[in-house]
Amino acid sequence: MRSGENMKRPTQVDVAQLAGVSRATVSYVLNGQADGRVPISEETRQRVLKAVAELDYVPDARAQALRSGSTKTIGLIIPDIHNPHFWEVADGVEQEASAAGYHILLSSIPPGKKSAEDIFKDLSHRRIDGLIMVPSFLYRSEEAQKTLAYLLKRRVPVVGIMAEHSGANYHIDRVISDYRNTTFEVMTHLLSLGHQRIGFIYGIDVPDLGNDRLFAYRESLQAANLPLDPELVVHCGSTVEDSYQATRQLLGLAARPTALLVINDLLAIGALRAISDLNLRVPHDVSVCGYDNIPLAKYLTPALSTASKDGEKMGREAVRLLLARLQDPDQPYQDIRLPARLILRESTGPAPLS
Amino acid sequence: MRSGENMKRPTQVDVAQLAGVSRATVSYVLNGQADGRVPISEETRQRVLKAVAELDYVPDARAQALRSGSTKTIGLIIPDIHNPHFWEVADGVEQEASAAGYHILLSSIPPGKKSAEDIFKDLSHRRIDGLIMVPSFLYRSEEAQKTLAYLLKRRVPVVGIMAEHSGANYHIDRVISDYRNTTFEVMTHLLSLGHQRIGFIYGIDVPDLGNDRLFAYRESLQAANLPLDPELVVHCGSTVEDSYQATRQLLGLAARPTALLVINDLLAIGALRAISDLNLRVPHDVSVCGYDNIPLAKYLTPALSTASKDGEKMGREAVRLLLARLQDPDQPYQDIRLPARLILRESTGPAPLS
DNA sequence: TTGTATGCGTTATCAT
DNA sequence: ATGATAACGCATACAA
Repeated sequence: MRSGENMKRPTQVDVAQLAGVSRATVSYVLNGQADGRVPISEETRQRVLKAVAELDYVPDARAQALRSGSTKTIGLIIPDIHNPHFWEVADGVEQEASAAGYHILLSSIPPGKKSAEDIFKDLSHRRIDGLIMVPSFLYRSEEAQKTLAYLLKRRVPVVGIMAEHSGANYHIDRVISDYRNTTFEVMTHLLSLGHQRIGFIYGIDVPDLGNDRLFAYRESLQAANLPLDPELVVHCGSTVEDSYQATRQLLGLAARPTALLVINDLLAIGALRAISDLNLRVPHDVSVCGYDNIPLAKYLTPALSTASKDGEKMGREAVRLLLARLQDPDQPYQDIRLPARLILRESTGPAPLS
Repeated sequence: MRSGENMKRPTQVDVAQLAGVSRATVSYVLNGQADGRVPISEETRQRVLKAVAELDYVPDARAQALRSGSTKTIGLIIPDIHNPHFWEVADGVEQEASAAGYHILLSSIPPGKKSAEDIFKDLSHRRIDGLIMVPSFLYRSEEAQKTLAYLLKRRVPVVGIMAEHSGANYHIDRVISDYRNTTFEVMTHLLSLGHQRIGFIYGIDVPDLGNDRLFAYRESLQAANLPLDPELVVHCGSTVEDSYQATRQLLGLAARPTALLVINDLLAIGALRAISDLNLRVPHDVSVCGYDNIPLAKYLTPALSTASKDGEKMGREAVRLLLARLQDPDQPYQDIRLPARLILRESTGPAPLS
């Protein structure tokens, strides 16, 4: 341990030699396998531990994984690293996984960058033990579907975190949560306040991903016998600037909406700014409601009404499902449903019309 | 390739057999090593490739890494995953690294959670080829310093992304950038506008990490012959709520400040809200300036003045330094300095006093 | 141009 | 209670 210019990393052999035992003994001591069947004298045990400390020996995960067959690693794929909602999911996944001794390999699918296929290939290359994904990107990409099928064929356990009615029904475990109900709630609230023209800023890269919200929005209007004016739904990209521009466009309509649903809180911030730049006030002239309840939402001025999923819990549940399947690959596939809830704040305060 | 109930993953051997060649040939074809010294007939080459596709063969990264000695993986440690500024750094690192065929292992040091030592141990365990870190957490933790020393002893290349005067001077390559100059600039601006009492919300978990800003703030006041009122510097935690409370406290002073520097944009949002809740207006009653230029800053109402580092570029430069050292471990250590710039927006608009 | 042999650091199955 | 020894899947020097 003194000095160490260009010291080669110590291996089990070095430890064994220093401790005066065999490699197997070192392995037994380190893996606590001893208690089960192969007993090790306490004195030997201490000698080994001392040698480990002496050499700063750290086992090589590559060799362990190669030999044991398990990398103790879980892949996690999220659609957009810039959306705080997905950090929460990632946080939950990380906590639960590391509690069980697993590591996380996080990938996001940025709009233009790495393709989903590349990511799958890479995860396959690294021999992850299992995969958790928010599979929004699967809707469009045949390549991705193929590569996913490949993982499934190799019996890599996969857990999806997704909305209820998200089309494709793979044989995977799922954590299900969407904003359908909260959308009905907020629409009911707005309609009861007297809003007649309610806009929708639909800024999302994978079109179908917001259908839970969009469909509920439409159904609410129909149920209230209000017209479905296509002008009121503006599709745009997923950046704040996109929603800023979309909102300016929407509020430029001859008959401008008096309330706005925005696909997520991040984009709602752009909407708020656009409204302000048009010299309109929230909620006096236009009410606004977002989705996700990002931590910032309550600190905005005005505070943003929104809907909230418990992202962390979604992540934790996903890991739980994965670990269960890792233990018993043949158990029946499970769905876990998690509710979302509406949080009304200043931005949908007392309505402009009533 | 048809079906595949519980199919064992194909190995090089399977590919070799299907293609009717030896394992070495498969390896040569896949690694393109052929061109250099060992030529392979085009026909053989095609047979191998066909077999690979047929079997959906994906090489095992664990075995490759074990054999080759390189994991093609770079560790990246950032202090706080919730601060958008560090995503930008991570983005830059990711881009440049993946262009060079390297993967990223991202860890953040969350306040209470994983210790720095655990993270170092883990990275050591996984045998990363190199490490890039924003080493704020090193200031306090002796454990972390020890483990870092361990990596250095093992000759794992380390690149630090840090402020100029950040104490410890390891033998590592560094990307250096701080907010010292921009702080002088904004202070000059505010003082010239007539501000006399300028507050500082210092919300940061590792106290020294904001010294670039705090010291420049103090020096500016001294240079202007203004008193250094300790009441005007409020230390608090690193959450938005913390800065919200800290700002309320600061503005509750008998002689309240007319301008506020906030340690980063995230916390500036809490400050803006606190000001608004006290029925004061920005910038009419209180001017506010943050740091980092998060993408949201310009969409806030009022738009937030801030300072900006090019986080992405910092990340890219860090990777460049790392790759250079990977190629030649003995070259002299380098520092790369990157400037920050001040961005004035509405929140420091025309001053209240002049 | 291709095949053979060896070792990377582990874990696990045997005999001692 | 411990010490050899055989895989794990791959890369590569060397022989054919």
